[in-house]
Amino acid sequence: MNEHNELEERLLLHDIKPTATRLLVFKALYESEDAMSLNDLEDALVTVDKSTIFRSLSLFSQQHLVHEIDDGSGSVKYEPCCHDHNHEDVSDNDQHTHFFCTECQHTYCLKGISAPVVELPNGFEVKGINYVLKGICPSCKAKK
Amino acid sequence: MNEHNELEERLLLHDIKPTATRLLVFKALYESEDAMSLNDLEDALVTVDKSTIFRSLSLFSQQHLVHEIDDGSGSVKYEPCCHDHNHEDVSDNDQHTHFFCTECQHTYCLKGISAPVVELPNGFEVKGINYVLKGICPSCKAKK
DNA sequence: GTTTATGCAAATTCTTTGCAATACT
DNA sequence: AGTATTGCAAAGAATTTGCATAAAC
Repeated sequence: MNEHNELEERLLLHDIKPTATRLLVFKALYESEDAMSLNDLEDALVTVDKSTIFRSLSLFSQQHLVHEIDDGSGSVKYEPCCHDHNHEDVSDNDQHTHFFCTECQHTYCLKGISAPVVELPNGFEVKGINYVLKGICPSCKAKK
Repeated sequence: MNEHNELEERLLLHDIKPTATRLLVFKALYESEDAMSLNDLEDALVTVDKSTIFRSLSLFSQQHLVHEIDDGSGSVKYEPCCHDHNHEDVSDNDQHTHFFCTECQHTYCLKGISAPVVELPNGFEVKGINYVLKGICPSCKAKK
């Protein structure tokens, strides 16, 4: 299966009609090493309008094809979910640790390190985790 | 020591001149059960201008008197730090778990549950944690 | 032909800054 | 007098929506 079909398949699995534009948006996210903001995507996809990207991302997020990360940078970032099912169980180890460098404003996806889940009091139903460590990244530390 | 003096003392410990306005802002945060956004504080303190609240919060944050929480609600929330020293070491157990209810948009501070810290690769220097679990709170769950 | 998706423009919301006036030392 | 703080206004940035056109089914 070529890449295009693979991406299309992912969208279909999440009940999203794979339009050309949506595939472009998802492809950009999928091929990016890091999570991307709406602005990042707008810069990467000059042919697609920002509102369309926004609506695609909202749909993806709602269908659990991507998840949102609040890294404290002031803009939400998006990243493909790792699994191929569209329920919202947090136990699927989908969410990993992120590191936001306060110097260079770069958000690192530490895909090997899954986000920890703490025990909550009864009655809280957890559906997602936002786990972001902030500080200085190795690269910025070396410059000082 | 009465409460006013106690609050004043906290500001002084963090090298912040305790003006009347700053004490009002910190008092509101201090007495609130939950973290508050700039808008929450503006509503609570009708006599104080939003920009002044903002500048107070920025100063508090910089001096580690309060910390910021990105709960994914779209606006940053603020909460007093638990300790009385102004360095930025994450190991002081200052940061606790937060829970954001996607139904009622309320952010719960789970003060008894400290935010977990994962091991990072060498070179990453962690100075803060943002750990927010998202889902449905007990109250909203009961309503369904 | 009806529904769905997209682009353009503009509205909203949240955050931040410039500057003049006020208060403090 | 000189510095620091505050309020008012407005700018900037990120997100979201209304509506007309275009595409898909």
